Amino acid sequence: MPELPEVETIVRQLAPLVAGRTLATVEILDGRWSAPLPPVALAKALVGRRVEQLRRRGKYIVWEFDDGHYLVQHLRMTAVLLYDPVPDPPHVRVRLTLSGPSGSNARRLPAHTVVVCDPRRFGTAELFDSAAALERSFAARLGPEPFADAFTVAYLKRAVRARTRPIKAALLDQRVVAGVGNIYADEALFRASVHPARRAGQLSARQCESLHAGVLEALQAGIDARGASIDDFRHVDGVRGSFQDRFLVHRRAGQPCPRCGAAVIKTVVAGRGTYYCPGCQPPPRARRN
DNA sequence: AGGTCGGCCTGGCAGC
DNA sequence: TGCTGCCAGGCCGACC
Repeated sequence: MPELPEVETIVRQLAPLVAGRTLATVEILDGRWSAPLPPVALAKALVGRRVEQLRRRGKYIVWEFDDGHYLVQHLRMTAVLLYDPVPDPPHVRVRLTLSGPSGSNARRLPAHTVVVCDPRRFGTAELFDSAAALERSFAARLGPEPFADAFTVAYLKRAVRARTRPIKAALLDQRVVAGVGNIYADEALFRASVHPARRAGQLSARQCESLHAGVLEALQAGIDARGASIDDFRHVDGVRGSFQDRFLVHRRAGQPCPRCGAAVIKTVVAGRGTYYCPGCQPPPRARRN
């Protein structure tokens, strides 16, 4: 499940490998990837374009091209981006070949390949023809970047104010803060000692501060560990991330809480598998059952 | 309008 | 052993 740290890891690795290179061929083998745009239309728009830069916004990968077009890619659940994979991996949905920097000796430089592998075919891509169109789209669906100045404690308090849904549902809402998914929501709530099912609007000022810090700490720990590879996620060279070995509560049902030793509980909140420590994250109301 | 839920999709695994 | 069926979940659209 690529979330902000996983996408950040991919972009940091891939950006220097593709920046300045030109898309020589674009093969879109799965029509769902570019839908509703037909694969041939997207391929035609991309071939011959030089990659200006690769960057991340939330969980999206943004390919910026020399003609002012932008390809916005989302890995969803299971997609990975591999650079020059050997041998050819399974579930290839898209294959891009990149030639050297445009110039007199471009042909002498070896071509490289970037492939999108996606067993479940949830991954998507969308083409934008201007920076303004791209920003409009992001503004409609994404809140602030967690590490940007706009994501403050005051902002978080305002974003959850008077909301009745569980705080975990709010963290998973990309319009509240961009890039947090199921893993990092659990880890952030544990760090903040906040129960995932607590109503968002019922958090105290102190808890909002802790949660703000918890989100940043969990995401930074994930980036430092180069992402979590529970099953599908891989680096662009096929190597696994290591954050799955450092989870504090996520996917640790029955194992001891690293802080108090109580057994971690698995439950469902906002329709998602959710892990928390009953000792450190007391439920909203004292319940006896 | 805020909140919840089902659909998308398939590999992997529990259970019979 | 082999088969069935269910779960995982980011995001979006349908619905209440």
